[in-house]
Amino acid sequence: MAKTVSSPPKPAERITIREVAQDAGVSVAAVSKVLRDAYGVSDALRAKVRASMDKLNYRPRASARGMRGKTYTLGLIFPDLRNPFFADVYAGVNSALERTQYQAMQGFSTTPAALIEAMIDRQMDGLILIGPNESAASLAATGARLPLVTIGQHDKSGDGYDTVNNDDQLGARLVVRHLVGNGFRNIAMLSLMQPASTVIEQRELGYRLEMMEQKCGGTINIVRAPQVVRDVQVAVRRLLESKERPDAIFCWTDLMAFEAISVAVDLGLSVPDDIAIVGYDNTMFCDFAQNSLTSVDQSGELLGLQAARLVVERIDGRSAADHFTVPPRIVARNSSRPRKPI
Amino acid sequence: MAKTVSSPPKPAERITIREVAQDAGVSVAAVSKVLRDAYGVSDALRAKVRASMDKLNYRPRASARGMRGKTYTLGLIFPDLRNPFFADVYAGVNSALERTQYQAMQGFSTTPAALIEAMIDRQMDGLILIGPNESAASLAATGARLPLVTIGQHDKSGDGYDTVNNDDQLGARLVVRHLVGNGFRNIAMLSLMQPASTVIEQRELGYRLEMMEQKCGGTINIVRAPQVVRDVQVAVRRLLESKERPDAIFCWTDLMAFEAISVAVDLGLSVPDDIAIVGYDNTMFCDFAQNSLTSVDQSGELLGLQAARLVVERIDGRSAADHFTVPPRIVARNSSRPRKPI
DNA sequence: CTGAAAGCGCTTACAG
DNA sequence: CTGAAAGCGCTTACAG
Repeated sequence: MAKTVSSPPKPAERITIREVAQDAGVSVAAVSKVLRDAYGVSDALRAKVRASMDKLNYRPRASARGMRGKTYTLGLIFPDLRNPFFADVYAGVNSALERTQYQAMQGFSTTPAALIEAMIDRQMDGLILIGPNESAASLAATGARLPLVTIGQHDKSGDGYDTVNNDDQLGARLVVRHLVGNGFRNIAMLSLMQPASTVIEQRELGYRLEMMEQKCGGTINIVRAPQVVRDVQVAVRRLLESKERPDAIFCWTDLMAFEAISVAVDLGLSVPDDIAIVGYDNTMFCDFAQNSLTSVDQSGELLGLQAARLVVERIDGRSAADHFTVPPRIVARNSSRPRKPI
Repeated sequence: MAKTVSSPPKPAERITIREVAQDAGVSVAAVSKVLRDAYGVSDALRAKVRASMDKLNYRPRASARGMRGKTYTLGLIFPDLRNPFFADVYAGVNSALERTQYQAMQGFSTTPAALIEAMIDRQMDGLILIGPNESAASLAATGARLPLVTIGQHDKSGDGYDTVNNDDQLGARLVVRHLVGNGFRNIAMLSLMQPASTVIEQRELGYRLEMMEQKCGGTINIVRAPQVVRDVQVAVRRLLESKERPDAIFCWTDLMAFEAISVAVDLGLSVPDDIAIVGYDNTMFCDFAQNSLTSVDQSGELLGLQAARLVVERIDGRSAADHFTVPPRIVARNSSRPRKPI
């Protein structure tokens, strides 16, 4: 390898608004206005400035803009990077932002509170939190500091931030209805062990209510496991080896459902003839024949799209809270098909 | 919903360096130096300033810092969000940055070139590109503008940026050796259809060379498919339905391998008794019993960790290129175990 | 070791 | 509709 010691990259001598102004023969204020599509510039001036910007290949610096105005950057915070569902959400956010000056940047951290601070330090114009663990009060406090939209958080008590949700209660009901319709009655729910999540509340509530309505109240059984491979396996194994083994397990996410299938296969059980499995998120892995997993589609892309729309509205001045709900949809596959009659 | 029209979030009246200076009874320059751990401040002054910063809960604003110095923000660009392998890389980057002031922000776009510009507009201190499609010349041009490290890009001809790589040629060789050792000889490779990737070159080369060395040169067969579910399925189906069906398929990624297993299952074939399958990345899904996929571990976390280390070194002034290579490791599972003797 | 002053590249009232 | 000037919160020479 040649060891040419070149000087480290320079701060890139970029074109500034001043040079554009000079080239166009106008003031810097005029250029700034064109840049922000602000009110009060003539078409002629705008055209002149645009021409100079193109000619000089001008690009505004976000830090400088951030000093007085906006950075045109939105922060995205996911709880888990391994779940492909979040890629759908991100895609939706991006498609909403496509024709705007905004850019979404995603951060990940094991300490979300610190990450929110880091985002604020970097003057994100707005924040989209997916599946936040924070309390409504804590979210309201964040919402008072910058435009905030949550995805997967059902507490709409405050006016300080917007929410976008899948109707989780209905989602759980659809699963129970589907399973009962296919002949399963002893349906266990493998839920998530996590403090204070309104999504968990809603989904468990939907499960309970629908089990009652379907006259399956006697076999209501909720088991909670943390999002950790080992713990999920232990929980599933316990369910599958119990005296009164359930007919079916409704799992928190597709990821957990794949683990459940794995444990069942390891135990020599057949899905769905010995045990039916249903997931949540309808990720692309559900389609693979070795999984063929029935799942609830919560339209991740639509959730992301709406969240981005709402956060931009907030940035533009809306102060009353807005809430958007997406209806869930069950996608039936082999993992829960009716059992072969004996 | 109550429609209390509160004013939109204010720009958050934050504590500035000036107020810290006043509280500590020193100049703003002194505070700035403490902030950057810069040379030339007495312990006494540093302690005073630290105390005031803590007391006032001071946090520096990245935009203001960026105006003159660094933003303490690193850009991460992934080619694909659905592949859980990238979560490992991200985890490695984060763990390298844990005790520093740097924060990694991940962007995703279908137009990587535009995303790089957006990152530069936002004055990222450095960039980590994972699996870039850009040419070495184009990367060198970017490396001249800001500190740059690539992951998964074997062209080390330039001095303008650092590279971190898994030894992909060796990885492919390990797969062929493993399969031949388990009795498979007609081994096809399902590679990626994409213009100009040195990773593809290296992996295909390793496959070819090792097939020759193992006296399997006669059955060398490389099929390329784009990273699209439908195309992968068609390619696999064609392989599995061909007159001279291979014994084994070495797939580009675990994702493609899972699709291959899916097609095999759909065709009523047994893995590995009819067809062995091997993947690449050793993602967590490989462990599930329904996949039980043999795969090459390329230590995503280590790749991310090293990349972060190198980019920070570049930011700190290193100008000679550095290159880091991680040895691959094959993890054998059911999908390629020796066939039952007939 | 410490500090006063200039300036980074924008946006924002404000005056014309 | 247009522009001159102030200022956002830091860092960077430079002087003491």
